[in-house]
Amino acid sequence: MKKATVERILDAAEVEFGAHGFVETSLRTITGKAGVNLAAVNYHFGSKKGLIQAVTDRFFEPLTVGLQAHLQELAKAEISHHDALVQIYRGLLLEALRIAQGNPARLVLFARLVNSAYNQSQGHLRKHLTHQYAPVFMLFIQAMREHMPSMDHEQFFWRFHQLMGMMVFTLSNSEALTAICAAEYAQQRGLPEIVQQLIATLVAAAEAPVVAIEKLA
Amino acid sequence: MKKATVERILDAAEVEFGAHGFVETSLRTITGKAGVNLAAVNYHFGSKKGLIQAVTDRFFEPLTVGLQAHLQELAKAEISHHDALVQIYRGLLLEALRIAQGNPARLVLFARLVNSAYNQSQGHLRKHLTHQYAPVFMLFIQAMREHMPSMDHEQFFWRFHQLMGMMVFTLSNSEALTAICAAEYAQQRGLPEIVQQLIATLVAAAEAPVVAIEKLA
DNA sequence: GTTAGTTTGAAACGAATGTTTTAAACGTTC
DNA sequence: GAACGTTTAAAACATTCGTTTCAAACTAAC
Repeated sequence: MKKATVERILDAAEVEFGAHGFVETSLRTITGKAGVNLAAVNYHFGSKKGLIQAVTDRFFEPLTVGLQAHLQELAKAEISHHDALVQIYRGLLLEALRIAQGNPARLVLFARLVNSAYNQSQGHLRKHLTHQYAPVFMLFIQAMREHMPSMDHEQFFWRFHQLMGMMVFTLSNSEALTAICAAEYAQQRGLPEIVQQLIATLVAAAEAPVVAIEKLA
Repeated sequence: MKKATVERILDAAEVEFGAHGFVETSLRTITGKAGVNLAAVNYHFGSKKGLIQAVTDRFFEPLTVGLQAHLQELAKAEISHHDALVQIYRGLLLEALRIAQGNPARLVLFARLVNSAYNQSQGHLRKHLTHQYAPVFMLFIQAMREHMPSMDHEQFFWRFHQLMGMMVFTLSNSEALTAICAAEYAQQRGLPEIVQQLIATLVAAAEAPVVAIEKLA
């Protein structure tokens, strides 16, 4: 049986958005790949923005649910700052990995979505994300803050951006990501291993000592 | 005296590209801000791609010249791996900072340009950059490789991407970047201080020990 | 079986974009 | 100062995009 139109649009949109971004993907290519009529997008989702947000929710809703549970359980555990940081990022990326279902393109989509939470382009998506998932975001940030003491507010602000940047950018590199997964020369290297290495670097960067500000030049 | 048309287009394009990206900036807004005719872009630069590459070259040419000199001098020095890494990123970011001339928007532009060297969208710019500045890129990568021993090829590949990602993403955050520079609450924090902290995190991430690959789930 | 509501199909609309064209203005050279 | 190549000006062109329209097809309830 043929999948429902809505679902086929979402599937196609997800792939195209992940591969070429939001602005550079036209509704016509989406409906073309989905094998549905062009008008179906505006009928079912109201607008292109609506479609983008629908794609977002289909990924973020299960992600945030899983992450929230993970973080709440983590809050009860008594572990070192280091282990906590590992678990925080492990929780986030493991959830993303689970939802991506081993598909590199879906991880790229995840990275793009998080990126939109920071970027002022696609402002509607930023608003949608922050409004919809603010509690989990807050939980995530506070968990990091808690286990990154010895930083004042501003230092943490920038360190946090740096960490998110590393994560988002690494996972956005669709070319390298898909290449490494399809490569014969790296049989045992897949998405999980890449994520594993990413976590290690993230935590090391998080724990980097704060430098004394001195003149650069 | 009025600046030449070419220069005024480049100035305006630089600002707009840095603020809104390449695809989301139209030639009409550029020529509008520059106070020149629309056709002038295609006349002087051939196409929009040509303009993008011209903007790129005006930033990258002096940058790469300075960086190459810095790296060559660094190769002669006998210092620790740690200090070398600091100097490598210090050299890159200091050059970018010098060319940006204290303007946050120009740093954002720099980040976007580097991003285009990785992203397959704007493929023409990627080709242009890699063709034009390949020697300096190679010099930079090899310098990093040299001072990040204990990593095999694949590990270094991903670590390098992670580092570039952190740098690019942090400097791409134009909103935060300009806000922090204009803020009253942080009188002594400017671009140089942000870059200083970035370098510290970059080096810490570069030196993060390679993890043993184990099963994640 | 008829009817009311929902979904799909094909075409067109209006706006925005990069590019091209044509002519006028400018500047330099002989 | 006349002639010629260069630069600018204004308009139009061709294409693409998101969106809308309206009729046809389908679905489900009575």
